[in-house]
Amino acid sequence: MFHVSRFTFYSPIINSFKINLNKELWIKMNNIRVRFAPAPTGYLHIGGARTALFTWLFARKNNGTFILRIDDTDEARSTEESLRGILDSLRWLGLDWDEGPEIGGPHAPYFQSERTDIYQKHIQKLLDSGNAYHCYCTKEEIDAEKAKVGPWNYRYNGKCRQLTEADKRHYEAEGRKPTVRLKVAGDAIVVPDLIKGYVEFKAETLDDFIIVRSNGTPLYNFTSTVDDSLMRITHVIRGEDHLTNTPKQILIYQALGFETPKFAHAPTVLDTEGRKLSKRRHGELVSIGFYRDNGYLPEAMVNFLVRLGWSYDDKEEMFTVDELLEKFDIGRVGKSASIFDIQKLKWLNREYIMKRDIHDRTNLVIPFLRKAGLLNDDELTTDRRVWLEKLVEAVGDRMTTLADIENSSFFFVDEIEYDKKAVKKSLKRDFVPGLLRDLKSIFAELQPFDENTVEAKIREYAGQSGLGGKVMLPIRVAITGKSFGPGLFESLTLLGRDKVLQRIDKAMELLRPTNT
RNA sequence: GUUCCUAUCGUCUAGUCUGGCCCAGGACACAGGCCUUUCGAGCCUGCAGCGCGGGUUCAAAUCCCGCUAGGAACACCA
Repeated sequence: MFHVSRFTFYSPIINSFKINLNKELWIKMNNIRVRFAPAPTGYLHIGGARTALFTWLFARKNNGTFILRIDDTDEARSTEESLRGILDSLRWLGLDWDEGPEIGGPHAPYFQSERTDIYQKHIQKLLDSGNAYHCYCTKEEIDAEKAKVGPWNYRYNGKCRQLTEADKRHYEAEGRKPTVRLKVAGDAIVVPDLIKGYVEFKAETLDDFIIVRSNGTPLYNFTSTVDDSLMRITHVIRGEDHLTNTPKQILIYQALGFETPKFAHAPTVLDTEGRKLSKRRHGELVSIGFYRDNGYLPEAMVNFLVRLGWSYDDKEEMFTVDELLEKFDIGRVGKSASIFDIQKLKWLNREYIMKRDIHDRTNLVIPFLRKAGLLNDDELTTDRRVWLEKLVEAVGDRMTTLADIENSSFFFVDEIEYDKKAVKKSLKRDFVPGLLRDLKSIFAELQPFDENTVEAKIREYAGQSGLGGKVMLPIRVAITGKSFGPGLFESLTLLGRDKVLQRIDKAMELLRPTNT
């Protein structure tokens, strides 16, 4: 059996000996609490959804608590609509939260915009303990410094660390509004990470960074740290882009006297060109809602997302949520970025569509038929429903997405369009006009017009006429307009005698010499 | 620039910690074939990968060193 859990860590900075630690110890705790903390500035995208899924699975698998927190400190960009979209997408994926919006919880409020007094209190605490200080340097002064040494080489020199009361009064009198900076000290910071192992950062690369703006509002690194502590988060699971942020946050935990949680930084999700998935570049193609609206099943999406970076072994790759609850292990999430390739999603989606029974599948397909204008509400009589189920059954596995039901539009409409290629290839043949003529009279008389009788009759005709299997494709094209689709005999009976006769007429019309 | 992360088929990945069972396994995609009344289905076959260079070892995808390439962060964004 496989074990990722043992990690050897060799730190040249802290110590010159090896530390062995069993990752399993990191998750063997009683009250596991994890959170997903989106900013409501857009829809839930593929990468965020995967992080949420990993987090949720980690919680559920370990009997923990899954918290949803809304990081909406950026008032300008946060919208109510985004929030709703994100919650809907999470629900659609089946990721339910134990604490958070709409349900509250013991650590409410779960919106950062409503927690300002809490942040205020903790800033004061840092100021009082001397772990943070007011900095009166203006943005302009700092920018000037940066310009001198180059933006990349600049590090704040701690100039305001030792300000006297008189200095402060002087600056205040000038009308300067101070920022708050954290006093950074120490040699090295080690991030314990369930996915990456131990990651060590040199503290000397950090300067006294700002935790509160001059307008008094706290910054992300600070709010997120305070909330994660107060909400008793034991494992911070998030995207890899936050990894280099983590040492700063660890410094804040320490300054505040809070225990630092364990971390798990999930690798980035890239597009097929190897670029990071972004709203700007990819638009709705990276939003979860897009896939819901285009006929993907949540179980397919979940399966797809979880396999982006995580694997169970070398053979199994289809997992129901129940199986994931048993098999998911965050330690088996890979370290390298993965590429979002829709082919696999499509394959999974088809597999999962086929797993639904006909009744279910019919229900799933109905909204797409309505959207395509193929079905009206008042049309859904019992008879029609029975017919629909037969149709869905006949379509079978010919759907990659639920929206593919639209390929069967010829069953619904009165006037079909003929596919040019199909007509050319299958209808414009010498024997077809005669075939259609014969068929017309056969079908007109046939009793009953059901699958067995139709099939028997066609086969009989195929044999007698000497045409054999050649008759099949022309019939198909004549009555559906296409060269592919559900079984021919099913299609004929699903269509019904009237429509079939009507379309044979239409096809014959099409084949008149004047029309060629 | 500095710090940090990463590197197995086109893609998702197994294998790496515990070297030999791996001249690297599976899946998706792709190509070909078969079957079938059509088909995007099914069955079969094929294609294709350990980034590079050193070292250690009887033996390296696996351990060590170096390089290269990609990514992230370095904000009074989150």
